[in-house]
Parts: sequence; C-alpha cells; structure tokens
Amino acid sequence: MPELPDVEGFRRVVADHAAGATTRRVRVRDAGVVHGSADAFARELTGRTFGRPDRHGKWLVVPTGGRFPELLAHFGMTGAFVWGGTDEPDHRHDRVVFEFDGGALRYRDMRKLTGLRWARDESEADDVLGDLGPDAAAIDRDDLRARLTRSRRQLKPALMDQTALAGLGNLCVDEILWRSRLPPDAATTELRAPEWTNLHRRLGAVLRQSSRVGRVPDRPSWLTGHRDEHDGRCPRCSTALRRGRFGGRATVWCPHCQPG
DNA sequence: GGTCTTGTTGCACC
DNA sequence: AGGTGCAACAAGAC
Repeated sequence: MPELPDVEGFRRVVADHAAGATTRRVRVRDAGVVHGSADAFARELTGRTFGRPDRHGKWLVVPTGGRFPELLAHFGMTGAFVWGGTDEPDHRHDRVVFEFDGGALRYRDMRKLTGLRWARDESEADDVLGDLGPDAAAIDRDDLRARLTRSRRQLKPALMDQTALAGLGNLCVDEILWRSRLPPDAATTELRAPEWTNLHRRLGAVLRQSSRVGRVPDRPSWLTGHRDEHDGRCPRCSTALRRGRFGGRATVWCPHCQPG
C-alpha cells in the first residue's frame, strides 16, 4: 500500500497527534523491524519530543528535540502509522509502539521489510536518504524530463526509480501513465515536449488527489479502481484492460488509450 | 499445495 | 556503466 500518498497520510497522523508530544516509553515488540540494536533504538527515542514530520518520497522523517536524533520510517508494502489510546490492546502486527501522555503511535506492519531507523546526525540521515531523487510531489517539469532521460529506458521502471524521483510506486505509476495516455514501455528518450508537459501535469494531479485521502483512490473513474477486477475495463473507453509485467511489477493498462 | 502481492536490496547477466 | 530480471525478505489472500 504505502506509496507517496499513503506516507503523506501517515505524516498527517504524526503531525496531528504526536508532534509536540514527548515519548514516555518506546516498546519494540519485534526487533526485526528496527535497524540495528532494538535497545539503542528504544533508548534513543525515549523522552524525546517529536517535532514537525517531513516526508521525502516514501520516507517519513520525524525530528526530535531540536532535530536529532531523527526517526526515519519506511512502510514497505503493508506498513502504517496508527494513532490510538495508550490503553488499547496491541494489534498483532504492531511492531513498535511509541507511547505519549495522550496516546500511542503504532508502527503496524504485516510483513517486515525495511522498517524503522534513527539517525544521530546529518551524515547518518544522508546514508538513508542521500540516494533519493527529488520528491515526486515537488519536482518541476524540466527536472522530471532531465532525470528520466539520462538514458534510454522504459517509462514505467524509470518513474519507479527512487533515485530518479522519489515517491512513486506501482499503483501511482499505472494511474499516471493511464491518465497521460502513455504505454508503460514507452522509451523515455522518445517523448517530446508536449508529452512531458502532460505527464508532469497528470503526475501532479494524481499525487494531489491521492494525498488528500492518504491513498490512491479505487474509485470507478480511476484505473486503480479496476485493477483487481477479473474482467476490468477502461473507465474511459470500456476496452478490456491488459495485464503484464514491466520493471518486474504487475502492470495494468488500456491498449486503446495507451497504444504501444 | 501453488501463485500472487502496492517495496527495497543485492546480485547475476547482458 | 547502467538497465534489466530475479530471489529474498514475511505474511497473508486466493
């Protein structure tokens, strides 16, 4: 689930409930989701006042105290930040629980992929975030074009390359390509100026609308609303949707709207 | 049983 | 060199 819009939702959870509050206890229920020592993680983040959370791509960065140590959170495919009462029973997939005076922030994740880390300084934060491209929600058209045309590659894998631009995942990219009427295997170097303008505009619209609700909506008017259907049809032209794999990811597209 | 999964990493291969 | 494909990670759905 978690792509840029989802992480934007988790950012709001932290901003609305945990920012300005001080951690009284940090419970690491599953050391597997914490990078490095679980004891050090809990110790370093206990008694810290959370600051304003920031999102870069799919990473959420929460400063504590003045700035460091920073909490760095990644949500893999199934993770989430959930706010609730301190007295609520733990969900079985609550891997780490940050307890504050007024409630608890729960890092809930079914699978356990990347998880939580902390950085003691700029250099350690850079070890995690340094290779990321600019955030997909803030990139301008010319930068988008420049970063995706450094070499000839398929458009879908290029958009999902977090070092090119950060934040887009499988669902976002299929939605953006469908709205842009571009096939997933279009060569980035073959696109012309009007197509870049259009792609940039659609990308922005998908991210804005999705971020507002904290997920890529599965409304009937969106391609995403039909990707799990057996006999899915294009919401624009009713053509049977096609399925395949690009960049190793399950891909859905409309062969009529997105001709190859 | 087998296959699939919205993310990332590391590796082999070209 | 850099794009591409794949397995691995873990747990669940079908």
